[in-house]
This record gives sequence, C-alpha cells and structure tokens, in this order.
Amino acid sequence: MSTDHSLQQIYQRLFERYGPQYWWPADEPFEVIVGAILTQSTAWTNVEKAILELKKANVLNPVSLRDLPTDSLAQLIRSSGYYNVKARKLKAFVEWLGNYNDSLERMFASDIPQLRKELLSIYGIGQETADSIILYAARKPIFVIDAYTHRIMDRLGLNPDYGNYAALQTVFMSNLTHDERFFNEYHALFVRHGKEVCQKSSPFCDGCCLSNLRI
DNA sequence: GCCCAGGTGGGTA
DNA sequence: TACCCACATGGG
Repeated sequence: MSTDHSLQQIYQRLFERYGPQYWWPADEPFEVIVGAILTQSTAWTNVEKAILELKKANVLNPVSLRDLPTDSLAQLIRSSGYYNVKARKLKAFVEWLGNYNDSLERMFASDIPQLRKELLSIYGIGQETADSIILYAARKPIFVIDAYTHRIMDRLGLNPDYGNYAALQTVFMSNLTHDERFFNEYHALFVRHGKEVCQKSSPFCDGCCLSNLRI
C-alpha cells in the first residue's frame, strides 16, 4: 500500500471518529502565537489559564507585552510552567514583531520558507512552534509535527526516524496535497487521538480506530 | 508521591 | 552530530 494512501486512510479514520476540531483554540492570530509558545511541553489546560490571566490584565497584545517587565509577565503566565523562560520567549517574539510595526499581516506576507527561516531565528521558537504559527496563525499549508504525531506514526510503523522532525514532516509534505484546511484538521486530529487514546504509558490499543492500519 | 503534558536552547564529547 | 540537562506548573 502506498504511503499517500495510508496517510489518507489515517485521516479518514480519525475524522470519522472525532469530527472537525475547529483549531486553533484562540480568538485571533496573536493569541495563537502566544499559545504556541506557552504550550511547549505543557498541557493545554495550563496554557488556557495563563492566556486568561493575560486577557484579564489586558496585555494580550504586542505593545503591552513589550512594555511589561519580564518578571511581571512571568507571574501572569505562571500556570503554564517554565514561566521564566517562556516570559523571555514571548518578549523575544514581540521585540522581533516590532520590526514589522507589530503587523502580523506584514510578517505573514513572506512565503513559507522565508517566514519559517525568520521565525526559527527568534529565541524560543523551534520547528514545531514555527510550523504551528505558519499553519494556525498565518494559515499557510505546512504540516506540524509534535510528540503525538511522532508517537502515533511510530506505533503505526510509518515513522522513518523517531524524533527526527524533518524526516517525519517530509512524509506528510511529500505525499499529501498542500492544503491549509486539510493540514489544520489532520494535525488537530492527531492531538485529539494522542490525548485520548494513544498515550505514552498505554500500549497501542487493539480497539483503537487506527490499529488495523499498522504496518 | 509519581508520571506526564501540543519543546527549546545550551553545554559537552 | 548526538546525546544530556534545565526549565516548572497542574491534573490524573
């Protein structure tokens, strides 16, 4: 069976089981970016609390985050864990966004390779965060790889090199049509399935909707 | 108390 | 390049 067919089947099974996920859970692109940084190695429920604190303090915008002392920002995002490093990361991002006059629209005007390169140059933005921003904030077609994607694809026998981001991303990017809505839904479904079924501590369950797609 | 969660950057061999 | 490790809260 060809890889592209397998990937289509995985998507179909997940979509049939869970339906549309309506991602990213945020009101606007800037909030997507802040959330993407805060959720690094952290449960989303802890990030939601931090975002709520930022909203309550009325600082969920580039200017306010830039003006806010790093320590104060760290306290507001405390619930998201790693709050000192994450405060520095948010600071680094908004400092950089100043180069675009705080306009996400201008920042997103670049093509995907250029945008990705620029995002990766910012402190605290690695491959997954950069790709999440490109897909879910800029709405451009790139496939996001996260821990769930690695684990699920590994258990299906479709992960070429566990932990190798670029290699796994290539599996999706070279076998699927580059469609932003499709990539959005696909990754969101991986997260949904990873959280609910394909957990780290649990063996790949035989009742799972993907189990008979294993290679 | 223990394990885990939608990673990244820095240091060392 | 390929491993280590620090970073930290909150839920099960």
